[in-house]
Amino acid sequence: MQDFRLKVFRTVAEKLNFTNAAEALFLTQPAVTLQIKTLEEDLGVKLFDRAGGKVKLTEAGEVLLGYAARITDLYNEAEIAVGALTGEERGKLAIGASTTIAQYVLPALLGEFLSYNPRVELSMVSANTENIVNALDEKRITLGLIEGPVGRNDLKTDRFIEDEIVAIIAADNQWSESKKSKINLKQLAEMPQIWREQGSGTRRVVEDALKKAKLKLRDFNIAMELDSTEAIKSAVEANLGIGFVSRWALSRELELGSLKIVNIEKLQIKRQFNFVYPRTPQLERTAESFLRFALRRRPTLHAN
Amino acid sequence: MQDFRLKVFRTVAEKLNFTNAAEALFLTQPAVTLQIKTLEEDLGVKLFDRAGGKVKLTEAGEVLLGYAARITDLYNEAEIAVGALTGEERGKLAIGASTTIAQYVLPALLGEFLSYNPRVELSMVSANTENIVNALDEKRITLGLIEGPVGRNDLKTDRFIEDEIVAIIAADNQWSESKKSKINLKQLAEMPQIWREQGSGTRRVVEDALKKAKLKLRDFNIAMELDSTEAIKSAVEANLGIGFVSRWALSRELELGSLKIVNIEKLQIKRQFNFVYPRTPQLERTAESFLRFALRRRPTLHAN
DNA sequence: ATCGCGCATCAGTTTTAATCATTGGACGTG
DNA sequence: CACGTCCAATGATTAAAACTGATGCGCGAT
Repeated sequence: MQDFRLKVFRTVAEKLNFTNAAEALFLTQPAVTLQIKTLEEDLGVKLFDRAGGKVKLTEAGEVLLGYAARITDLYNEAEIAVGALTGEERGKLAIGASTTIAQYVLPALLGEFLSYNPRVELSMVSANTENIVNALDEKRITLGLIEGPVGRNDLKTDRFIEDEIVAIIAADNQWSESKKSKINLKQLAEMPQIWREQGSGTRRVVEDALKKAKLKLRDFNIAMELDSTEAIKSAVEANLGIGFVSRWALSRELELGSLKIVNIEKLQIKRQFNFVYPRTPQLERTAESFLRFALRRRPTLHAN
Repeated sequence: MQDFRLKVFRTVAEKLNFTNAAEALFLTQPAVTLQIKTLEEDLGVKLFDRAGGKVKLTEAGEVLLGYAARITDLYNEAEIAVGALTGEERGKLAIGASTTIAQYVLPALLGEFLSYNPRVELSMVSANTENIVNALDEKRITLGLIEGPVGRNDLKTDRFIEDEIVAIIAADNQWSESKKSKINLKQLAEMPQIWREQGSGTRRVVEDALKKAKLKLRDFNIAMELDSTEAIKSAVEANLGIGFVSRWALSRELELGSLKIVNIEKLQIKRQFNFVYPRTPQLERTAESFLRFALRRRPTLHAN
């Protein structure tokens, strides 16, 4: 529950770039332009100064931003306060999730949910999209959390969070030293690669993105194929090459400074995690309750 | 600038009646039902208890209402804060308004506007709709304020406030004594009438409403025809009959207790006051500034 | 000068939200 | 106990708003 126009405004104010804001909001740039325009017309004031190729907040924009933040806070508080009235849940909750989420996102979230609803018995399995959908069909789980959409309209999907697959190198690697840790595609291809195994979701997304950037996969020097994200991180830390892992898997290492993200020109590998569940009959109380909770909390990736 | 769904919610919470809320919002009842339904679905909680022919707030509804009020306040504060940045206006502002508004609504509003923008030279003329439109065409005024719509699409209209024409009698009239000051149409027709003159907007609206209620105008005993609202009020105070005047014209008398509103079964005479101005070219700065100010303040009729 | 980046604009389509007409349940009345 | 009344819910249809995709256009950089 939120005022969408204010959310758009806040996003643009944060990014100071209409196109990027549009991306973050899963909209096109014209849609954002339009939203801001109507807001400006309603208020009778320009909120952004678009002169000289740079977007910046006007004075009125600054003022509104302050209020927008407070309003958003109130909305969230209201949601939580109203949600808190819904009595504590009890029962079983079985979730199926894809590997990355199951390992790096769900544990904390489930823990928090459990602290509010201690009577819930929960179980989680990790599997790929296909298996999760099967498990839903067979009612072994009541809620799935997968990568990308699922092409069946008897299943409903709710967008959850975004993921980005990034390239990482050891902090003491030669490339880390260079002033700007941005390399181009050719340089990337020359480095020894440490990838997930064929068939994993992450591997597929990486390959797709490289193909889309017109690179030939056979030109890559794949030094190691490993079947877990943790193994890849360890290998990269040992300076054995460059690896591709989910941004969600990196919080500890980035804080510690043992790994470094390498930006690659013209290459951005994003994917979307979605909840899936049967459209009918109604979702089970416990599952619905968790779904709401998760969508409310919606963890966010923090900056580098 | 406001979250419409919250406004709908607040209105229903206040009226505790979907149909009345719809009326107040210029919507149909199904539209209100739908808005509340989506809000309830988003929050996962019922906000109203519709059991037993009565609508009442649920606990969750109560909680949300508190937040909704605070959120609305913030929205208004934001609007004012942002508006305050738009530098003080100077220049001329010529407004044409229909009689009721010119006498009872505009003076206070213009006064307040002037206190914020002391350099504005303002003038007001009162006239009927036709003359106001003419004055706009001839640029003798830049902004009009009339009853009802105007059928010309080179003019833009913004809904301003609602008016109700009510029947009034002296506080010491026999009917005032009766426990419930509600009479039916037949009783109304039997009383001596004190009306505005033929050709006035108020007279027309009253006649239309009575016709719509299937009453023959010739059956009415029109004791006096007077050409001003103040004259009508005086005549009614002198207990000469029952009068019809705008609700806006009554604030002092109701507070004083010299006049009383009589509710008439199956009869409600409402009308809408609208701003009108040329669609192009752009409205003058001063006029636009006042228009925004007025729409923001939008005076409201208080209860009996 | 020309290219590239990024916001604005426009036509066309999809999605959303309103209306109109009707139904159905709860209550009060003869 | 039917019968009328009041009011919210529902379904079909229409109107309006929002979004997309393609394109334009200004500005800064090469």
